[in-house]
Amino acid sequence: MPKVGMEPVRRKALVDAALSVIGDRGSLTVTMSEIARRAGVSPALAHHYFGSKDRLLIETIRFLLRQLRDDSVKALKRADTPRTRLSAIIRVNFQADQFAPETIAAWLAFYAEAQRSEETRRFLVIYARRLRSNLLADLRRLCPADAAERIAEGAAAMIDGLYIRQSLRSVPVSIEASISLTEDYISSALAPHSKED
Amino acid sequence: MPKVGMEPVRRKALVDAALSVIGDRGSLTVTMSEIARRAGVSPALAHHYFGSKDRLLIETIRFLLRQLRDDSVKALKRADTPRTRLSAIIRVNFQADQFAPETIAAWLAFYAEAQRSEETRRFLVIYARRLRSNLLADLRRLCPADAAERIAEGAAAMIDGLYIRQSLRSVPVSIEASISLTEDYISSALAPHSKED
DNA sequence: TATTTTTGATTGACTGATCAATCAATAAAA
DNA sequence: TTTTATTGATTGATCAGTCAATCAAAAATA
Repeated sequence: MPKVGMEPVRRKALVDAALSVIGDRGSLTVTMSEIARRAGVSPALAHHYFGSKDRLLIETIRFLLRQLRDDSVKALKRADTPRTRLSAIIRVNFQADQFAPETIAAWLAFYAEAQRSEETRRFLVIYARRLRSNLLADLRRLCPADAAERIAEGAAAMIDGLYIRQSLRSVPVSIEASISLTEDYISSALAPHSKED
Repeated sequence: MPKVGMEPVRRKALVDAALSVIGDRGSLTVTMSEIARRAGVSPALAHHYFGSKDRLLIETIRFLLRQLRDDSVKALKRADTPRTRLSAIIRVNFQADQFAPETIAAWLAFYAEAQRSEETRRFLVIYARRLRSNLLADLRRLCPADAAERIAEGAAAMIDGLYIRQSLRSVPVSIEASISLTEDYISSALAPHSKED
């Protein structure tokens, strides 16, 4: 079994497993054993590659963030006008895999963790800033700067809020409903600034 | 020291201590010892009165919820028109003690816990429904039913989102800014339905 | 009133379980 | 033979939860 070049394979498997266990459990209080078991290796190997549980968790959130960023970049490439770009940003945040219960549970767990871990908080702040600045860039072309800032704050908050509310599973707002609520918010906030009518 | 009638005093002290420790730590992974220490009693006594850590935690979230409900009732008593009642609901959710970092951290921790604990989730669902139905009751008097539902969803999500974002402490949106973002959302969503201009 | 009994409050010491982390050992490539 | 991958066994720490014992107020009794 021992073949050379296993490191990247194991790292990936362990991060995937961590995400999956965290998603199932809805909490970061998961054991290394459980993660390792799901990745099909021994707990000792997980320590060997990541050094500590904390490091593995940090790598996991990093992965989550990178994925969202890549999706955003991809979606923005396909949109050209400011307004369609705004729609693209919204859609990415609510796309199916982001909206899966396990993914939401994982994000939520990391938000909670951010209260304790400076590093985790830094990552979430990066996410928040990125969302904000993505929105802002296009809003600025559609309305005055101060209005753009406000609308960006509001839209970002609404996106996060819809996301969180989804985690309760009752009072379920569908993906489409979430998208359309956010779209409508932006449209009506933009309305007073639109050139015609 | 042993005097009769200590039970309610101790229960209150322990719930307060739990809230405070959870707020500081920003997590539910706090020890009974720590809670008991802050309440000035032994860990054994905490178990004596609450039976288990889970029960103490459940009572703690209950307390948080009851407080928010009482504040809401009080605020709504002082408002009479639908529009001022909406403003009152918004203000309650962003009032200073609700917006304190420890309180936000505690709410967040309970949201995460709700992924695992059915009972915790039930309480949070109650909160979500209450916010929604409070908003809905007054919105219905200002616009058609279907619009009211949408606006209530949107406003509730925005409130929750602003709340969550506050927990990151960077990208800080002040209390006043949060209130005014929510107010503006409702106003502009209501605009097309207003009787005159 | 004085004395005894009961009961609630409280704790220190302990147990059992869980878990992160370590390490020495093994096995298979290179 | 050296290096890389891998694990079983173990350790040490942390905690929730238990329990028997203590102490003092309250209630009952004399």
